[in-house]
Amino acid sequence: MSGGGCSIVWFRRDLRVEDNPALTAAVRSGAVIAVFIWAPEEEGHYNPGRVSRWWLKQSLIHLDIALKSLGTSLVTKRSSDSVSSLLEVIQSTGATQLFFNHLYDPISMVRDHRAKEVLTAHGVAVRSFNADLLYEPWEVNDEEGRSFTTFSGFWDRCLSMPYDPESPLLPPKRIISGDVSRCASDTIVFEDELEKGSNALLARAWTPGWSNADKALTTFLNGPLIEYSKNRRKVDTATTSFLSPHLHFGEVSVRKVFNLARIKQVLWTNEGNKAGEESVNLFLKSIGLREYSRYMSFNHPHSHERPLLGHLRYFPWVVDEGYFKAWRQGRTGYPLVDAGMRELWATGWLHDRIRVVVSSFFVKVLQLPWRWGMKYFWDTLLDADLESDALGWQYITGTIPDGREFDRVDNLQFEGYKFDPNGEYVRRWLPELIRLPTEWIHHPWNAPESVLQAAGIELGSNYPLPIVEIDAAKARLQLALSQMWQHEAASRAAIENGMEEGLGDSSESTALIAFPPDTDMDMDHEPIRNNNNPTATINRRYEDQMVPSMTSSFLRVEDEETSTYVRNTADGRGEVPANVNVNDEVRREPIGNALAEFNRRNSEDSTAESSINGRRERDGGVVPVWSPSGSNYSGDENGMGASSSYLQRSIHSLTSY
DNA sequence: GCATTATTCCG
DNA sequence: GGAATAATG
Repeated sequence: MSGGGCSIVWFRRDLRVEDNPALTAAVRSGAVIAVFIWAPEEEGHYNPGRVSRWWLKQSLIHLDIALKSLGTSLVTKRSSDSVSSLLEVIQSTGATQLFFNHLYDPISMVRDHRAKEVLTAHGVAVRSFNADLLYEPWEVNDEEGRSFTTFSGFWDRCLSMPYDPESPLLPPKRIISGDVSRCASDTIVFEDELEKGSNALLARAWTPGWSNADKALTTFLNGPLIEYSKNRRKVDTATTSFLSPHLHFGEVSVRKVFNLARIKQVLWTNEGNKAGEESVNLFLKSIGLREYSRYMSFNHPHSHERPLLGHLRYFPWVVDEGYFKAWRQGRTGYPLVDAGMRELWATGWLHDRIRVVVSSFFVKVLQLPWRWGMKYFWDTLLDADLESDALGWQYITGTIPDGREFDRVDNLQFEGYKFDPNGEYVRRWLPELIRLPTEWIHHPWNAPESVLQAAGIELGSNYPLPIVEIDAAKARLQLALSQMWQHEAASRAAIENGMEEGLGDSSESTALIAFPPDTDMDMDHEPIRNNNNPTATINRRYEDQMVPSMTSSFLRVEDEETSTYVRNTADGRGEVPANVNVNDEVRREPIGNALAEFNRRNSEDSTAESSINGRRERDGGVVPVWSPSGSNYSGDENGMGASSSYLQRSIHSLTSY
């Protein structure tokens, strides 16, 4: 105990008492004050959507109940600045220590770094912990100590680390409560009146909170897990774990999930149950993808807004709010897509397969900017998770080295019969097609007029014709891709000629594609006009669909609407902030500073020592941070230089070693 | 031994 | 783009 002062545990997305290292450490050091700060404005574009807020509200109630049973309760604060609120809590309680668990999205890394600096300056001892991952991002490296650029490399390494993930911690037996008599909780409003009706429906299908997370885990381990492999293709039945929202809010520890699944696996392996063994591998792989999303976010803090492969910056996205609206409303004329989008809207959830279907369609058929789709997912998914969603969309868009090929357009009709062979899924979500025979359910545009009539369907009226023909979309995609490569080559050539900017003063090169004004769910369902004319004028935009990033708005570097793409420096790379120490000796924070790390990685001739090898101190001391170190951050990688070296490196690693 | 053709997997 | 699995005739 330090001088009688108590400790603050700052809860964020770790809303549990079991296997919560920050809580455990605080309890060990004496009296505890548990705090949750609601500061959505801090998160810019990515403040939680309606369904996420609905979940969070209840998750906090469950956490509070658990804390009360242990001897304290949760202090809630409404704030526009988390760090200031922490200071207030410290001042009103006399706390001398702050404990929290790591987060890896860029906003959190910046904020948490600042919290640590500010509070330390105020004489508060700050310690942070890994509660969200099997291994911290800086622990997982290849033989040369470099971070991985593909998932399979990363995950193989995770599964063969020289040491196991930490074993889950038991919940504290009892918590001594700090004095909060002069630290009143704020009432937090998580939903407005208009949202209550929609939210009421969510409660039918979902029960947030740590105890329900544990129940969901148990149910899954004892039920669907063993057939997880076999049922992968079924989108219509309860064969998934349904853990994603629980995991997002940290209601259950991923290490607990991992350990329990492994125990099952050993059991089934010993029984010679190959399918069971394989099922666990597949399930753990999806846990691994979640891990990898944090890894990617940590190593590439811009991955929620910029393609990791630089040439994708030059893809001419179709900027068409009509398409976007049709997709959101489930009125594209492709039943599998439309069913998925209606389910998402109605329930806040989609089977992973359907996420792939609707997002591929979004990017490859409609060729809308992927970040629009990601933002819509963010606003509507119960398990909205910036890191996972960024990884998912970059995978689908093919902007990471191991992503899907961009020019591969899946056959929706085929996928429909594969994932939904009897059309039950489509009929459930598209009542207008309920009488359409299975033979036509995934391609009503081919159905004979008599069949449509008998089913009460009038295409173009009560159900749309395809908004874009697949063949036209493929042709359009090829054209767009060749334009992309031309732009990329022109830009590269210009840079080699020493020009400051590859594309001269083309206004395109600084154009931004902002989020459409109404990316939230909209309630009107007016029919969308079909546009099947492939020669119709398409409004395309070059450049990545850059919008003011949440980090830049957070840092107030640039104004929302007028911010411009920062130009390359002469060597084609972004500027490295001058005052970032890449090689300083402060290796107590091995990640040190992820931005410095990021720039270092992207510096082609870097000789800096790669990130820290071997086993590190597991907790305390280490904070994943992304510190812009002042205002000169805007020049950091701007796609081109950074990403092309990323591409080169990944090719290099594929071909040379 | 049986057909036809190339490489790897589907997050 | 589609499905399982590998070399090759």
